Amino acid sequence: MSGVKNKSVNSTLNSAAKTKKIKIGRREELIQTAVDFFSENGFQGTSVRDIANKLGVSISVIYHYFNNKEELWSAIIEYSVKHLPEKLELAVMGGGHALERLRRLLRAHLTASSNYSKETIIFLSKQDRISETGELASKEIEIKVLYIYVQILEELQREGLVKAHNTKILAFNILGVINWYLRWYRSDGPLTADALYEEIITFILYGSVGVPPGSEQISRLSNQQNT
Amino acid sequence: MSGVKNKSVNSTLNSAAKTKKIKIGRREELIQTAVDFFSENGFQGTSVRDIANKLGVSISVIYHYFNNKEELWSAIIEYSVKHLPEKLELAVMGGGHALERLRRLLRAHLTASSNYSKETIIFLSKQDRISETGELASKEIEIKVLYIYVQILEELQREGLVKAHNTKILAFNILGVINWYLRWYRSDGPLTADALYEEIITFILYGSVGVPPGSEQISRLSNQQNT
DNA sequence: AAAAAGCTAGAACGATCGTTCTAGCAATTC
DNA sequence: GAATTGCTAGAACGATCGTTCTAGCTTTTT
Repeated sequence: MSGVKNKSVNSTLNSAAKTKKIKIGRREELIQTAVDFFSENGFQGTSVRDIANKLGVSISVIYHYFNNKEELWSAIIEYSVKHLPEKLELAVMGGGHALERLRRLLRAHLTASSNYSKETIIFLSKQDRISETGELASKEIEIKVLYIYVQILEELQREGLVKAHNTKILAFNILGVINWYLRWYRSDGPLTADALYEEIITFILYGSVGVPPGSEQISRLSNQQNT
Repeated sequence: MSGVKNKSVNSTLNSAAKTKKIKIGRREELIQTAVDFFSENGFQGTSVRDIANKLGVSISVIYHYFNNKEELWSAIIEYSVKHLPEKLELAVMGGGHALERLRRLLRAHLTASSNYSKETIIFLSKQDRISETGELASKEIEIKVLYIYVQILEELQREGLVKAHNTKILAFNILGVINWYLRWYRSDGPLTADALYEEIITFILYGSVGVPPGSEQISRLSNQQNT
């Protein structure tokens, strides 16, 4: 921890500082470091000193950009998971058969989670939500996402394609699969992201509608216009 | 927090203490309280004082039964999740077609997780594992469970019943569904546990083998003795 | 009844936590 | 060039953390 102390002699600092003062966004730097720590050790398992030390700066820097530790958490959710519902709604909104739209939804969800994997892990860590504000905001996002799935599933149910009785349970099951893969997937593995997505989507589609969802069959369903 | 202070006048304490000293296992009492706190606020979000205060005792009591906070965690895992692999192995070991054994496995897993829901939630909270010992023990359990699923899935794959290419991914997907339901299921809801299990198992079986797994079809498969 | 063992309260320990404050440096504005 | 603003270091705050220790109480053993 107390490694090479910066003696901060004014004259020597100038030369070194000048090269270092590229300022590629201290705020973003702080957030990114916080993401690494929060996702690895949890919000409660991370101290503001951990983040400051990692960047080799004083804790004052953190409190200059954020009012408190929790604002750091909020800032992370803000640019990442916050906009997940809109993205998912956009994915299901387009045309096509409901099965096709569900497939698009799943792919969009997997992509979004993958793009913000660490942030999503932080978001999903229920035990780390302290404040009432953060808790409410999180719940709202979760409910929105759940509702998007329930909606499309009920549409499929009306067409008789969903055998399950309870679409809400079905939606939870789907969310389980999608959210769980962040825990075990390592991008440095032999599997391409796309192959993985297909495997997961196939599992979910089989589990939801119980038929091999080939695109041919979907288009056939679309054309025959159900009564 | 500092409510009615126990003045601990010796004479008055005797009469009150005598009725209270039923001693229904302080250790178990501590563990159960720890389970409540750990599952709700996380290991790091729970202080030993929280547990002691909840029971209205001194923190010395905790340190009399446990050497440190983490031993409390270990004790929880010990009686609950620790024996999960054995239970699951027992479930798949019996006779019957592989599909039937998978179904038994799923039911056993759901039952075990449900019986120790809070403990399982604690176990699944990755960010709370601090010590190297606990981390290794947890990993071992996880791997064992995963392997049990991979084994039965590969058996099904050899029979051509599993369409998925990667049984490991498939196993992870299944684990996602099973572990996720602890997050949203509330036993005080309108759903019976048994109906819920069937819904989840159906989803997984559809997702795994893609056919409605009625018991009639399974027995037919068993009888015709595959080449 | 005496001795040993089990259990508990309460104070105290150093360490670390989130947060605040002051003061000085660097960059920008005027 | 002076004044203002933006940024940072470092010390310090009270609170709380996990843990230890002492001493006294209760129960069991002898």
